[in-house]
Amino acid sequence: MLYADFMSSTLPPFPTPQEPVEEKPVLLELGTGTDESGLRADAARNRARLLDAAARLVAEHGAAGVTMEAVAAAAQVGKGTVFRRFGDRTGLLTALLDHSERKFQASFLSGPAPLGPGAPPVDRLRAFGCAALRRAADDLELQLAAEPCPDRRFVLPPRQLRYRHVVMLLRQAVPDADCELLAQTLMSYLEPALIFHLTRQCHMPMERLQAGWYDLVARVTGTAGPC
Amino acid sequence: MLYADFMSSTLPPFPTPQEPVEEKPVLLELGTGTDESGLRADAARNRARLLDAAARLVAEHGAAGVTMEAVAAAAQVGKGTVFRRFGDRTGLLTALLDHSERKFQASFLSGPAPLGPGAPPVDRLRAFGCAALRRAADDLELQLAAEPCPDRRFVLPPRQLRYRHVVMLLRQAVPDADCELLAQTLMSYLEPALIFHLTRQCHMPMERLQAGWYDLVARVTGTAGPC
DNA sequence: TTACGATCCGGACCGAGGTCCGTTTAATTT
DNA sequence: AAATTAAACGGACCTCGGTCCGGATCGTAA
Repeated sequence: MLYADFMSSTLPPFPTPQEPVEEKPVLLELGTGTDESGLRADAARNRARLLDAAARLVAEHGAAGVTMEAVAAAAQVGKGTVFRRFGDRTGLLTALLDHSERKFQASFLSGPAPLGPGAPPVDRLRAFGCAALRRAADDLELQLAAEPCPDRRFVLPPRQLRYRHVVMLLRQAVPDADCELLAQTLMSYLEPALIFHLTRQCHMPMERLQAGWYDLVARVTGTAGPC
Repeated sequence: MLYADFMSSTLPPFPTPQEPVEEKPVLLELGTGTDESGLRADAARNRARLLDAAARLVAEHGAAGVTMEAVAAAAQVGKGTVFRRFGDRTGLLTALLDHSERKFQASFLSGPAPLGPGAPPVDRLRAFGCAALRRAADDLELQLAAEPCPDRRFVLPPRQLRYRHVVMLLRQAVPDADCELLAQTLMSYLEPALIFHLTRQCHMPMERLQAGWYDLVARVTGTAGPC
């Protein structure tokens, strides 16, 4: 199934008021070039300036300082341009995370085992969680700020990609289970908001979260335990 | 540990600009009377009118129609009053859900088994999930609209109460596990945003979600399975 | 080089959440 | 009943996300 088919058959029609022009990919598409493909020269230039300005603002004032107007001003660009390019604030923040997300995607899609192909599914699952935890822990603030409203949270390409990956691994590990639901459960453990709560508000060390992931994978897949 | 102690030791200092006056409870406190206790007569009256107006707006225009100004106008009250009373939009929406939430709390704290005390922990856990799923399914829209920003999501009294309940049950069922983390995992399965995605966007029937909960509880507690 | 159409730009504009502070009012004390 | 004070009130005001559309700009074709 093509990506577009999958999305359009899954999503109800979203009435996007001022259709953003790109930012649909975020799905790993090796070899097709950068995000600026198909953009007019000035548009590509402005896009780069905007991302640059946004990153600068994050570095200086944190994610909260990333105001659409501030970004526009810092990039010496009109406000409307920001929205045309990225759709909304969430889109801009997501674009900032896009680079590292793609690296992560590449590593579990085609990187070295055990994260990538080659290892047994349970091992890959364990590795996946660790990598996801690490990724969530770095720039947690940005991830939180980029969290979309509830009704889009589960249908964004990066999430869908991760989800399908986990479903695939689960199908291999526990063929008779409801792998869709189990996958959602596992993914929830890696949710930035939860990581934030556990580490920043409950002061749990990352080692504990990681051990918790191993334990969870073991319980869900029926591995190990006093059997 | 007192509730206030728990919260203040858990939370970083939140700079609440215009301190809301109540809405701290939401924690079941049998016998202390309604929410209007300690409020000045006019304040209590306005609170009631506001909740009434808000409920009317929800019924007429959905949760999206609940504008702070609209509520204020419909209750014939100043806008500032709404914020003074409920803190923010989330607080108002939460207050709308408070009644049913308390009923739910009462049912698992002191209602009849297996949801209430008396049944084995795993049975209580199963019943808890079913009740929570049902509750999330009713007025899903309101629950989504009432979702707080990520850094408060896990520290609100209702959530904490549910969480501690699940932790307690887990400690009885699997004493040697990291019950805090397992509890968070189980709770994530009941998150309104996820329920919304699965039922409304993936069109799963509730029966499947319920079966998924039973299965999840079984796996997490090590119950059943081909042992 | 010119002409043309699609794309992009920019900033005025709007709505909604949230804040501030001078004024009013309910409870309490004398 | 008058005085006092803490609490509540209300709406002007601010910020920020998001929209709109007339005008500028780019790419292209003649």
